[in-house]
Amino acid sequence: MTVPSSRPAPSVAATAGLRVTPASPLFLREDEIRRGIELLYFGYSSMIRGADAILEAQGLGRAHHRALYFIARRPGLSVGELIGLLGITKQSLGRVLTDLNGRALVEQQVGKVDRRQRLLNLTPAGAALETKLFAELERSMARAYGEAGQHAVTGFWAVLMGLVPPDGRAQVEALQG
Amino acid sequence: MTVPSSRPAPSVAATAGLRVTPASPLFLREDEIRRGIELLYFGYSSMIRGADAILEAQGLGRAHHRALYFIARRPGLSVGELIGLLGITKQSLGRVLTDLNGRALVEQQVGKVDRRQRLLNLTPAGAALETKLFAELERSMARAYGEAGQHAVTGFWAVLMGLVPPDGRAQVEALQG
DNA sequence: CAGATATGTCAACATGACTGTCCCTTCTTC
DNA sequence: GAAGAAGGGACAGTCATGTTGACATATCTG
Repeated sequence: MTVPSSRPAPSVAATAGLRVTPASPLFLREDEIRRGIELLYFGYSSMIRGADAILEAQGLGRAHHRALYFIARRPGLSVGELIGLLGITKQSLGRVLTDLNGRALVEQQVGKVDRRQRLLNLTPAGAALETKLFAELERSMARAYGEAGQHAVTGFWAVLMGLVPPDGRAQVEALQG
Repeated sequence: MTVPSSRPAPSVAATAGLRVTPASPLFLREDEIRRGIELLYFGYSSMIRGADAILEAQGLGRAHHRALYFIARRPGLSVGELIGLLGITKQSLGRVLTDLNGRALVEQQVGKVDRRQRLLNLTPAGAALETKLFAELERSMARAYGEAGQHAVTGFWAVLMGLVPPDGRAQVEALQG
């Protein structure tokens, strides 16, 4: 049932080189579910590990990276919105933001429409650091995209979006475009 | 450039419903890289969150889950092999294995070919718990597979394998089949 | 036999999450 | 305008899980 990866089924040949065993028609069997779980675990781990050296050199951790990433992605977002994206408590985020503020990587300004809000933006130094960190993730992701090909990328997105519960998908989409 | 998800491009229609914006020919642009990063983050988080309630009811954490998962996947693997899969130190794993041993979820037996090794297996209770935990992951992954379709799953695997550095791919493959 | 390897253990420490509580400011509603 | 809700900050304590470093024991290999 398992097709050796050295002889991929022609029917599922993609745009670029496809080195993985294609999903079988019985792709909901336990083995193929476990394959997805494992690849997701190792793929995710591999991607984020790339930025660890840069973070360590700055004395920061992955929690700081996640905050920097989303502030770069959505400049001017509020503290509450960032809490929602990260799925952590305000106390946990508070420590991270205190660090980033103290290092002048992030700055906060009072919201114009709602003065209770603190809108988050990167300073030039913060933007420079985020650019370096992003370059590491990009290197990993671009290689994977390039090896797998355009059609594979669409499938990659589709399955991942399917993993997100329906009531959380709008938030993910809103981040983009 | 962005095709509304309500009207997917026919050229990339997959086996089943495809609700995501397909990757464009310029799929290495920053926006499409960031889309992958974000979907990987939210997809991974969503999948593993499903088992948290079961774990909490047992007084266990995600570290215990990962150990149970791999022992279930490769019964009789050695401590050193498990350390390699998890990418943690023996001290970190030691605490986890002590817990799992104390709760009679895992048992260790001396290796037959190499008596220095401690080969890990689940007890019946451990296997029952792992089955419950796996069912949660499976529920999430099977839904995502089903919504995205067989071809998307192949692409999902291909991109994730591409994220793993080449020298780590054999280990991932060895886990399967 | 000597050295390498597999594993276990103790101790100290760092990160990043959590709960709970109290506070201040600002917006919304009656 | 007063009352309550909401956004945010801060302090304290705890927990889960990772890290280094050091040392011990048993076993394998040359």
